Amino acid sequence: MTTKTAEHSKVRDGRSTREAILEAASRLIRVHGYNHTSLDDVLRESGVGKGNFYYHFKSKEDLGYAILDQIIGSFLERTLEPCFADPDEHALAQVQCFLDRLLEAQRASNCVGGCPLGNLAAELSDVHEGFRGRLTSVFAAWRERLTLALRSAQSRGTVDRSCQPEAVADFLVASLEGAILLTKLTKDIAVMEQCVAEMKRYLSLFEPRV
Amino acid sequence: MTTKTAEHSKVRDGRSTREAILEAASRLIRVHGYNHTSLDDVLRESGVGKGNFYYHFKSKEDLGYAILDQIIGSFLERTLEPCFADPDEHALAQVQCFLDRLLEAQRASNCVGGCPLGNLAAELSDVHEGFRGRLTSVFAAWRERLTLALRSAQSRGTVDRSCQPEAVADFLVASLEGAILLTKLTKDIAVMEQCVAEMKRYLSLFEPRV
DNA sequence: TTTTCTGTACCGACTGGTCAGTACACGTGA
DNA sequence: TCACGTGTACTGACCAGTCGGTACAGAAAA
Repeated sequence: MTTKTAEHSKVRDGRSTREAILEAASRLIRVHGYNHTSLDDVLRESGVGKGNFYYHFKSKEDLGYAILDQIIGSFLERTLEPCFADPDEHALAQVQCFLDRLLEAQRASNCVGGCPLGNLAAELSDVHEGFRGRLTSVFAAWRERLTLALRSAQSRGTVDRSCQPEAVADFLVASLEGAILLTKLTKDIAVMEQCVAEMKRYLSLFEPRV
Repeated sequence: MTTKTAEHSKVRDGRSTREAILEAASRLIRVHGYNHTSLDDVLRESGVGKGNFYYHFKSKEDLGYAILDQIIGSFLERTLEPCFADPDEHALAQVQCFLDRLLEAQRASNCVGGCPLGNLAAELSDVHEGFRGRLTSVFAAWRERLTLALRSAQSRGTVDRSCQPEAVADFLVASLEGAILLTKLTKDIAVMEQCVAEMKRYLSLFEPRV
């Protein structure tokens, strides 16, 4: 009874097989981790057969890289960059907008799943050089984006000279990752809220001195 | 007739079988995670047979709890408490001493392994309620210790009124966990150093106003 | 037009290996 | 004798990955 209305397969619920696999896998991996998510689970969730999976992906590792690339792309383009789009906005306001965005994301996820990038970093940094390399690059890009905003604000006098952009950026990234982790652990969004509030207080150190 | 504890068990390189298992397992789990560390690996590393393992532990989960208890005890008694032992020392100095201690631990571990508690929190928070409960307790105790120091300093006037001890404690714990994670990812101790330096700068916000 | 060929998309049984956990025998000391 | 420690062989579930084969579309050949 298979209707042939839709063009031959390649389409499954309106998206490609590859997309169905990626969607199911990234959802499962976010909760169970990379190693503890079995291919069979991904296949069951996505409704894709095993042969078909290996038609689209070389290996489980290949799938892992594809997911990582997808997460990275989405984070950089849809979460990080939009906050820094307007070059005339105050740098500290841009950073605060970004903090609020991540807080909102935690609220939306009901404190489940944590940060996909942080999770993979914790799980694989010491055991998979390939993943570690890619993860290092995203965090470097993230840090770079913050550093850039702070440095240019500094040259315009809207951020104090006492601010060392690289150190502040590192610290903000670390604090955010830690806050998301503690929020996932305690299942209490108040932890994230308090941490974001303290980050804003910390940032107030760098308002230009009068 | 007196006690039936591990004192009876044979001694293996100067320690009990149970201790040998715990030592090997916590070392492996720190790097490979709980789920991805196989019992056979632990047995091979500790030189203990399988029957013997199941004589001393009910299950792999039981071993996990034992390791967790050991990590927790060691952290609270040997890392956290010593920094806050002297009730007359300045609270901010106590916290700084603690930060330096964690920085030194990262240096000593060559940026490998990260924080055992943070790793387990990242891996298991969403999939194992038992582990999550115990991990939540340690982090609560850690936070509590910082809160206490700050609050009593506040009442003595050595920490500013603007400091909200719970929020500051949460933020410090989160920042430390994040800093350790990023250090493990980048394999660069400078990340940890910068983060600790920024934490100290943040703490300077709470020196009493003159 | 009809048939045949070819490449893409797909299926699920199977393989070799690993996992946590069990069964049981052996030795030793009280 | 008998309970405590211990070693080893085993069990069944599960894992990533392979394999033989099917379905079907469009192009080429008839």
